[in-house]
Amino acid sequence: MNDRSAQRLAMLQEALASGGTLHLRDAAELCGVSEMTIRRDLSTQPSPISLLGGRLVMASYPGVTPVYDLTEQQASHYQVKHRLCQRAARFIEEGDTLFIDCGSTLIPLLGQLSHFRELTVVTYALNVANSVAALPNVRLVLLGGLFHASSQSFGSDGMRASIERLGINKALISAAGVDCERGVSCFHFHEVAPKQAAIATAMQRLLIVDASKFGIVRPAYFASLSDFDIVVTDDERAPELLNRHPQASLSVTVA
Amino acid sequence: MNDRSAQRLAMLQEALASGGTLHLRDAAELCGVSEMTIRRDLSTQPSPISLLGGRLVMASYPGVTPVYDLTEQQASHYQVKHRLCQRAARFIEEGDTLFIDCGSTLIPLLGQLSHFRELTVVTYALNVANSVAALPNVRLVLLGGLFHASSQSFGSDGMRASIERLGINKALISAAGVDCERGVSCFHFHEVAPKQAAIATAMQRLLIVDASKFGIVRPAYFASLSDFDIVVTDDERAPELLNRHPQASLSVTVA
DNA sequence: CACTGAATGTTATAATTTTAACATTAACGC
DNA sequence: GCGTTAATGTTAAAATTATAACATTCAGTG
Repeated sequence: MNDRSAQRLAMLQEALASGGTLHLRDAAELCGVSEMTIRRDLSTQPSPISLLGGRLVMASYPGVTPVYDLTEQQASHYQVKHRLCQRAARFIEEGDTLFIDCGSTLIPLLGQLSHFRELTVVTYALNVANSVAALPNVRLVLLGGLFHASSQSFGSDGMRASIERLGINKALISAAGVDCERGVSCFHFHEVAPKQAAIATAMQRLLIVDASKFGIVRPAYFASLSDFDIVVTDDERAPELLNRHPQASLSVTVA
Repeated sequence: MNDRSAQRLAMLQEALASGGTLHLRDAAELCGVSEMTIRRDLSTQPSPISLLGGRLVMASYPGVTPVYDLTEQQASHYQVKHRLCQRAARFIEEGDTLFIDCGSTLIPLLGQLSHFRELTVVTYALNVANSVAALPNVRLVLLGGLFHASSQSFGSDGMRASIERLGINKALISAAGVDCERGVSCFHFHEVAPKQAAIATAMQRLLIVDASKFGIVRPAYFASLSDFDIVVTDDERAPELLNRHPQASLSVTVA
């Protein structure tokens, strides 16, 4: 019935998507309205969020809801990733087959996938799978294997081959380190094969990283900057930083 | 510090394991103590359960916590499955590689796996994977593929071969229908391959079903009763019912 | 069998959350 | 610009939940 109300709920839903609870107080402040308004949003509109003793909790099954209060810092950190993902979502088109990387960066993107009629998501991350499993309009393909708790993702020998067999359209890749000369890297070696395979088969390759990763090199190298078509990030100076050795094909988008 | 307290928490944890919230009132009643005692349990002992506005919520990451109140019926239904799983757990030994089937029957078993030093769990179900991912002492192997929301599980062409390649020790299988003559069946056809493969490779095959499944036949047949070594169920009359055509090898355990 | 101390229960009080009623503001058509 | 209505804000009262202090029960011990 109300547009703003729906917007606020979407906002809160994204804040909660990666888990945790949000106090009514903070939710109201985050949205810039009174507590009463949030209450009314929840009771008027159908929503997977529910209010337990003054705290907002997500009710997505099998959505993830660890129970701790979201700190203000976390909520703001989420805002950066949210902006990044909102920008990245513009590159998604109806019917796409997306490869979605592990990590926390791309989690806010998943909520936005419900705006499409039909999509396919390929991933090797448990937390991504959980968020996508709740979306009825998205086909989910999870690449299994041995679970690595550190990155909430799976690894297996056959993964490279499995990925190359799938018709992946767009690869959305995140990273723990990005450096012009020394390339793009992550923490865990088992992530290298799936990332590389996705980059190899996808028709469009997006790198989504917040600016804090620039100039950093992590143990596991997996690609050069020139392997990507698009970089989505949040620093004004990113275009200059990344195009120091200008590569004709790399387009930098600042969210 | 207190034995009973820890026991109560374990009980509540299992009740919450498959999601939902439990009102302090009901938790107290379930444990047969006062609300104050549950409060004290939560504040004294370290536990993944937390109290939000009078309701108990589980805080296992990436444990599943859909937010709705557990009805009394659900809580009691859980009690049957809990008993079944407690009985089934006695067949598990240190170092085992377990195949764990999809469905809700075996979920209460997963909490009990923390009592072992080292185990490996193989599964093709998302909800099982979520519960196991939280256990630091259990190696998790998830068989991926296309996600089927109806059973919260994955299916793929290669699954049969993947399972047969793993050194599975014990297969814990659940079912939607069990009939002496017409065999053991489930709802979804994509579950047939993994179940059969697990039965084929495992050294010990357990069928865990509550008695309400007896005499029922579901669309997808996957095994005969004689394919199992052990049946764990909750009906006194199970031994007679199931051994009407006595099979030398089938041992029936009533929980 | 009384003593002791831990565990649990009970009660009253304090704090918080929820609800409802009414006031205010903002948006929109005329 | 004015009137109308929906949306939001404010306040006070009601309901619920949390805390603290004290009472009771129970198990184990000398």
